[in-house]
Amino acid sequence: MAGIREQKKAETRQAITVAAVALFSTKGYEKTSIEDIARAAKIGKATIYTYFSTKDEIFMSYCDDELEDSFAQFRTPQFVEGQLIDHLLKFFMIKFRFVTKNHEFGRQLLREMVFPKTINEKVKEHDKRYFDILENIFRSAQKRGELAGQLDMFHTTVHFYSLYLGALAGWYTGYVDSVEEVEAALRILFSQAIEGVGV
Amino acid sequence: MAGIREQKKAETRQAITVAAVALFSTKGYEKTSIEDIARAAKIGKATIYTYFSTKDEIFMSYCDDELEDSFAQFRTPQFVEGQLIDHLLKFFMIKFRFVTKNHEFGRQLLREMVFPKTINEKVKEHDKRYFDILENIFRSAQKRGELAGQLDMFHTTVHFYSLYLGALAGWYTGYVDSVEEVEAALRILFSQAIEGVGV
DNA sequence: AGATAAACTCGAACGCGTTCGATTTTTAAG
DNA sequence: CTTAAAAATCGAACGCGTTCGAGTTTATCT
Repeated sequence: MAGIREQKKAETRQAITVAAVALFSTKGYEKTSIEDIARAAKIGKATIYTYFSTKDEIFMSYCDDELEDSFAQFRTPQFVEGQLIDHLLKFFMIKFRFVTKNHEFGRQLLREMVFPKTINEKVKEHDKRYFDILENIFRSAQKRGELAGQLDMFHTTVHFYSLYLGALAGWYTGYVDSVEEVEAALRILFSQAIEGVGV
Repeated sequence: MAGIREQKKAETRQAITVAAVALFSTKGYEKTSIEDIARAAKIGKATIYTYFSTKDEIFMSYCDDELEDSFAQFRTPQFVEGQLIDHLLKFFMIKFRFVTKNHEFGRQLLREMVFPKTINEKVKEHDKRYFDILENIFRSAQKRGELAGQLDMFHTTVHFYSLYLGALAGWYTGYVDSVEEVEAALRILFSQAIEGVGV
């Protein structure tokens, strides 16, 4: 007889998530109230707190869904063409376009992922997946002889990821306001990283 | 006769700021309520909204004070000694130590400065001041022959600033948890930027 | 000085995220 | 099938940021 509760629980959780995704996508995070979600999920307002402990947590669950979609774009192995810098730009611009597709969504997500309230394993795991993809890009560049054979892989991924962060910061602080500018800036920064700014 | 109102207004604004600084410093941002601030400033709760339109705005005013202090550390011209990388580390580690002095304060401030709700001239201005200091560091490195004479100064500052952002992200996401590790990581990243990761 | 407009003040009320507590449903043991 | 513990539900209430609106103070004009 074990399972009646678990099944219901899974269903209710799903109902909340579905309702939240729909509402966040149409009305946005801030304008969606917990009551809205509860109504759409056909449960009481307080019941939501059996499943999620804060509104932020519901948002992060929503993000998981969205981010999963964004990973799908990298699942098919990228046809290797062009130089390292082209691969990197392709990779980061997909990420960039995705996360800034909706201004508010991206801002909220980035705040939570870059400066989270508490250290969050889910965020780390997510980053790790992206770092793995990056590492593959670097390895294929090594094979082509564009990068040294011995390379501090970790710090190299961190390096380019940081430049990407800088581009996002530029976007959200209003230094750049078109996707083309972002790509142009990233191209310069990446080329600096590859060639070095020293003499 | 002009001035009675303006004078009072300035006094009240000052009283709010003073009260807020004291409370934020001791209780922290989230645990300080608008009512707390109003009580300490001896005005009504709603009156605060004549002077600031959100609680965030009061926080930013608090930050201005704090940041002004942090600039003071750079006002005395740094005695030029060591290589470019040493200067950069010195500069960014001061910033880092300052902003992470209080975990919550730093997180809140960075969220607002890197991913602000709306484009914010004050943030831009503040960044500009730091960029100017950075530019001086680069110029003196040029004079010493560590950097090429023609250099995309803007993107170079953005580059190192991005690496600094990456270090902050690593701190707040829990990748690194000691100041020493941060400094070591930054040293590696900076050296990559100067020498390049390409062959 | 008096009148009118503009700005300031603040208690009351609102909206919303979150918690409480009483009630109901499910589980597990005898 | 009882029965007692555990978990889930949800309306009511709380805390806090923000807004309203009515009353008060200051500035401007004649």
